[in-house]
Amino acid sequence: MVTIYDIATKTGFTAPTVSKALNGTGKLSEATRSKILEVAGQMGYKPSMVARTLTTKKSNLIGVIYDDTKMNTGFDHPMFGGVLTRFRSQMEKAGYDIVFLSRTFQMSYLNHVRLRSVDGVAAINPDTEDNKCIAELEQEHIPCISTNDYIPGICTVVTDNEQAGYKAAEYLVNHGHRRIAFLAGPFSETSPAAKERFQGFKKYLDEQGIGFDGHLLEECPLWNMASGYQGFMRLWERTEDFTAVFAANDTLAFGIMQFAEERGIQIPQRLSLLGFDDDRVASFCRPRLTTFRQDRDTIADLAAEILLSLITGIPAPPIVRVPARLIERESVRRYP
Amino acid sequence: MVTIYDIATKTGFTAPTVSKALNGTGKLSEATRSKILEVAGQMGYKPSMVARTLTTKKSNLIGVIYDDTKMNTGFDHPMFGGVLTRFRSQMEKAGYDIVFLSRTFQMSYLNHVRLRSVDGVAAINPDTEDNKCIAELEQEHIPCISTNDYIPGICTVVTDNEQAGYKAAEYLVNHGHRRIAFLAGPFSETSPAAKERFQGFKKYLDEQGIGFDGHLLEECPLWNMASGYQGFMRLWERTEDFTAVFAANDTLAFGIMQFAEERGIQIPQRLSLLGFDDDRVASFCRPRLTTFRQDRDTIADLAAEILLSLITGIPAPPIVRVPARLIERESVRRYP
DNA sequence: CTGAAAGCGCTAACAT
DNA sequence: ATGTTAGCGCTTTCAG
Repeated sequence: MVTIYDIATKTGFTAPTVSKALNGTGKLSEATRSKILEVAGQMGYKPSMVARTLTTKKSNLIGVIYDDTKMNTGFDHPMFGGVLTRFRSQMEKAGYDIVFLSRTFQMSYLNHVRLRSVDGVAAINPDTEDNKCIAELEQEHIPCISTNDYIPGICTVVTDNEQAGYKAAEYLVNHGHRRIAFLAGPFSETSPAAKERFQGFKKYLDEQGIGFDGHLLEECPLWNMASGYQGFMRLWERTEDFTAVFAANDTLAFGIMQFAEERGIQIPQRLSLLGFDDDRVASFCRPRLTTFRQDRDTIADLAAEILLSLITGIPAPPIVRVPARLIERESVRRYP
Repeated sequence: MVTIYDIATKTGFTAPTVSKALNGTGKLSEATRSKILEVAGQMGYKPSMVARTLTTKKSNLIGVIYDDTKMNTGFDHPMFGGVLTRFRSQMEKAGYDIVFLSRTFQMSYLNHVRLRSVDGVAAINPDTEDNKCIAELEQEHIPCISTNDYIPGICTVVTDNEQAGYKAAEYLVNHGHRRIAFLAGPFSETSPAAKERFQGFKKYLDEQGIGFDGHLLEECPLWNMASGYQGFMRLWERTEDFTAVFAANDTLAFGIMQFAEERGIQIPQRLSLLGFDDDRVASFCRPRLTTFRQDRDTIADLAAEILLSLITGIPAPPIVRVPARLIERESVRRYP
């Protein structure tokens, strides 16, 4: 491995001078600078971030928390996989590398952050139980952002779920539906997607004087298809008195579709279905699923931008909301 | 930040002694060891990997090359997203962290590896053009493995594509098909999935005396749906004289399905379709797609295991093949 | 069993 | 404009 000392002895200058030439810092004559650069080049010098980090306390490393144990879909997740892809690319443009944070060996995220001297942390898709460990980071003044969960003191960049829920109800009502069920994911304070989507949904119904019948709400304990299937079964066996159902995400909606197919419930003739996420599957299933697309790129861009600001000491707003977009396909019927 | 020196002064021992106690190395009396550990605990000591790496030259960091510009699906990739998920988890169990390697700022992978003092590299889903940059790593004796592309000198853990192609032909022939088309992805020496699947496919046909009519082969320049759509259109407009088509992956198969739907070609009544990858979509599209599932977990497990061996100096075989499994669904018709 | 000395590669602060 | 000195936090080697 060739170090700045090797360059120093070869050029006759000293290590700090070489360092300055390489980094473009300090004042050096053009002659020495170019000479050092040239020799560095031909010796195949590569800087060591490790050594630099040890002295500067800056690693240019971003820790990413991504632990999808909820859906068991790993990186192949319609929403978070997309956010991560874009977030990574933005951070790399800014000169940062991504390292995954984990909690193996009873290690906390904070330990991991310290171990690797990480400059900032992005919680892309944390486990619900991770939230305390993430809050701990904030308390230790590690720059953090979240792209899903609400964590005290940490800026969250997230879809405007309430607005989307509102628009969902509006869309269904405009299509002539009045009795609309809501199949929720787990209601959680920290991961409030399901709850907020429901609140916006109910809000519109209330505003219109239609109201929401509590019997038409069913909560699924997990965000997966089996949970959607079973949740909808409970709902359907309790009451069939509705013409449409808004599923809190597409995966739950696929569970509904499976149930509907088995029971011979026609979608959208008998039952209209509205999803959330624009999973890749949504445009392939039959009928094609009408759904909301979360703006993954914008969420990732904002998360990256804010995290970068936090690292330079600029404070962040507690929450940034990004609108979702309705993707109309074939699963909602229009009544005259 | 609390360092071993802080612990040293507090306990009255010296830094090396503290180091030994913390790491369990060297010989220390039980008394001093437990005292040091206790103080370290109550002071909230966290080791610095950066400092340790500087002296030991071991970072416990694995560089991952993942640059899906071919399918533009990022981490949400049916095959590679799954491999990465599992690979990460295996490496973490072994005490390694994952950092993504990139080539921004004209930086080569080698530069990046040196910059971060990475212990080993896994090319999960490289760009085709990356291969030279990866070969360079091998030449510099950086432990490397690949889970897709063949790179000179680097161990590749990959699906046994030829065997799968062979089984595909066998399956279709056993279902009464004789005129079978092959819709290929890009034929490439370094990323040989398409080619090997075709070779195995043709091999079975030849062995059975059925043979393969060259007119029934069409190559798609990209692994995406639009490319599959167009490739199949070229094929279909040249000849309709076949009852089944084997698509080199599911994404191409979805392009075929779209074309078939637009032209009113019934699948599987008029045209049987066999895919590859078991994309999540495959079980949701209509008809459900019969396809091969690559064994993502096994590939990731072997890749992790071999990379770990390489790091400890144990040489690796040039190639490890993992069988794929046929998933029977509804897209292949049986003829009497 | 424990300590002293040295070094990993780099940069910051100060001196010349 | 360049050099000197020192230190980041840890481990290794060798001495005691």
